[in-house]
Amino acid sequence: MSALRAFEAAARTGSLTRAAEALHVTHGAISHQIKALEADVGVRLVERAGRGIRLTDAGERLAGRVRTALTDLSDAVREVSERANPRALRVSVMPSFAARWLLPRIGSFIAEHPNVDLDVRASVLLADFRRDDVDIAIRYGSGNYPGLTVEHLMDDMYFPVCSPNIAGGPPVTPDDLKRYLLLRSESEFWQPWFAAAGLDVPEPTRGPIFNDASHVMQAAIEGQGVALARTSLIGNDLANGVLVRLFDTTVPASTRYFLVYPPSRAGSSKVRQFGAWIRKEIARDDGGMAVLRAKPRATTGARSRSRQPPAPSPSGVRTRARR
Amino acid sequence: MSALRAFEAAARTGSLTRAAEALHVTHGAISHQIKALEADVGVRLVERAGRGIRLTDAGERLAGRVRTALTDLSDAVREVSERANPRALRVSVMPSFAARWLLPRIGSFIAEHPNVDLDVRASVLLADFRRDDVDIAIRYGSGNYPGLTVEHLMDDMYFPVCSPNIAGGPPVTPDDLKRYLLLRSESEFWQPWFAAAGLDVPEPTRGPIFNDASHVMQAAIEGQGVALARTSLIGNDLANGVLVRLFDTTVPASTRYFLVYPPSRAGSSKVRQFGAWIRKEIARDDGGMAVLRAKPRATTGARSRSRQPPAPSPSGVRTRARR
DNA sequence: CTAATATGTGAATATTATTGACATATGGTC
DNA sequence: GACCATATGTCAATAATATTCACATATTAG
Repeated sequence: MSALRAFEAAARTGSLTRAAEALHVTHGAISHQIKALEADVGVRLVERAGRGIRLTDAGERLAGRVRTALTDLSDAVREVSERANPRALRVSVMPSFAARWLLPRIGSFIAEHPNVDLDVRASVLLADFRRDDVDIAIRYGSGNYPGLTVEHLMDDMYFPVCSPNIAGGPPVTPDDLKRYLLLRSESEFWQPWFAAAGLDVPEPTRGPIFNDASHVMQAAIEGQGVALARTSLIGNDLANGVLVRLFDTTVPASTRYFLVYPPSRAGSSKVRQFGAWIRKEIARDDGGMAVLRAKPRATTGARSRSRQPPAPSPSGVRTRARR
Repeated sequence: MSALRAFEAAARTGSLTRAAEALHVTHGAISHQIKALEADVGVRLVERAGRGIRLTDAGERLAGRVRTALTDLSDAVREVSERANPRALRVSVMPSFAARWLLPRIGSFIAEHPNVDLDVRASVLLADFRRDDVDIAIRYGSGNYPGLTVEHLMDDMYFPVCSPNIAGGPPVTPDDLKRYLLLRSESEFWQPWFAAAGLDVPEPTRGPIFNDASHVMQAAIEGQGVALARTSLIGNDLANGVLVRLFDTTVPASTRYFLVYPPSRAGSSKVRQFGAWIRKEIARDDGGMAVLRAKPRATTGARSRSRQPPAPSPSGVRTRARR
């Protein structure tokens, strides 16, 4: 039974590894399950195709029907769950985005939609709509989420920030950064920004590292060091003066924000209301770029980068004049 | 996920106990699974209704869709498995019926259908078509198999037999039975026959007991004692003279034989071929009653019972003149 | 009332799935 | 063409989950 889930995920993603990610297990689990299913039906369903898998004819035949049935199943459960609490709207979101973007703004949604009981589920793991009881998710990634309706929300820019009260005062030249503690988060790197600013500096390997980008911002606000900020996580910190923007070089993030939900939920009024609200909020922020209007503390000398179509390039870095 | 299976079975059977039987688990397992599912969706799905369960509105809504999806799932798997080995026909039968009815006759099916690879799966447990890879089953029971296509095959009669070479020779009068070892099987009782024969004798509590009715017959053939035979399990033993029929009292069995299969398999040529063959075989045996033409060794004096519509009465015993 | 038949539930147990470590295979890169 | 990065395959060890067992509770028939 769970073998069918594993098989369907593998068929959908075309990869045991990606199927494993989608189901929050290791590729070994998927492999085992598919082997068991194949033994059960007596045919090979997937076969290795170079660096990945390919469905056999039998697998192809099975995959579609299994997907339909599993979707029916999860839709049926979701609908019953929905009826049980028709006011609930479960939103899955990353903890950092929740803390620094969604929660500061969420008041207006709650005020405008008093008939919706919002349930914000912050998790570092991608919600599985087939399994988790989630109505809608905000995801930060490539935008490739098979089987789900995906709406692009906004893009991000990286630029350095620090507290105006940082020990020794904010750096004045990019070169000064070498003398400051550089705050880091997993999976976000300083290198692209260094390169864009014309600095020949390796990726920092010392100093604190956080698995949650919002904690990096919090540490910067506390004056712990210099952070590489994302526009989406800046909030009012520049306007309030609790953070200052350093230099005028910005680097586009290679990942973007998306609103995703199962196609079967597209008609839900709660889902539509939330989507409309979040798009309105983003428009008000100029797609998250409003924060960049704050004047930088100094220039890098290098040409700055900003406001361009999101970077699909592997490096995630492009050069284009700003303003 | 397996919670949905449990819930569907409970909804289908209207009872946790019967659902548990269908899934070959205890009622506790079903209860736990349904509780977990209810916690997940946030509504009660089933509620206790006296001695049994009743679905709530939410449960009712969910049950139908879940059943459909699960059936789709198992059909999809079955079809792929079918294509993998299009010649295979998996028949689930009870071991006793397999040994004493099906196997002696199966040669003609194999001969007439050389393109079918027959796979006889003998098991004391009822096959679960949703889970087990079975095409068709022969069941001995009440005929109430929800969700399955059921065709009545034949009825059974009970009457005593023994080896002509039994120590001391076969009993001459019913009263003589008291001096013989009475062979017993689980869930088959002498009492109804005693009553019909006008004997005031309690159910035997001593002597060997077998969990497989065919073993009772085998023991009788070996001269171990007197058995209460069923017409369906007699085979050629009366004609061959390895067993003799004692007295002329017969008692109809309250259970009957049925051919069952999932509705989705009704169109399968293999299933239709097997069904046609087995009905032909049964007709040739006069619905299993041909063996009764063998003259009994003696009369009981009591009026004998036979050839009547199967007994739905609780006692399983009815009185009606024979011939 | 009692016996018989159900469901409900918690702790112990059995079963099953998953992991982690390593092996094997493929394709792109210098 | 060797190397490295990226996959899948597979084993025994482990973790997670379902199931059982024993007993409690509830209902109905007689």
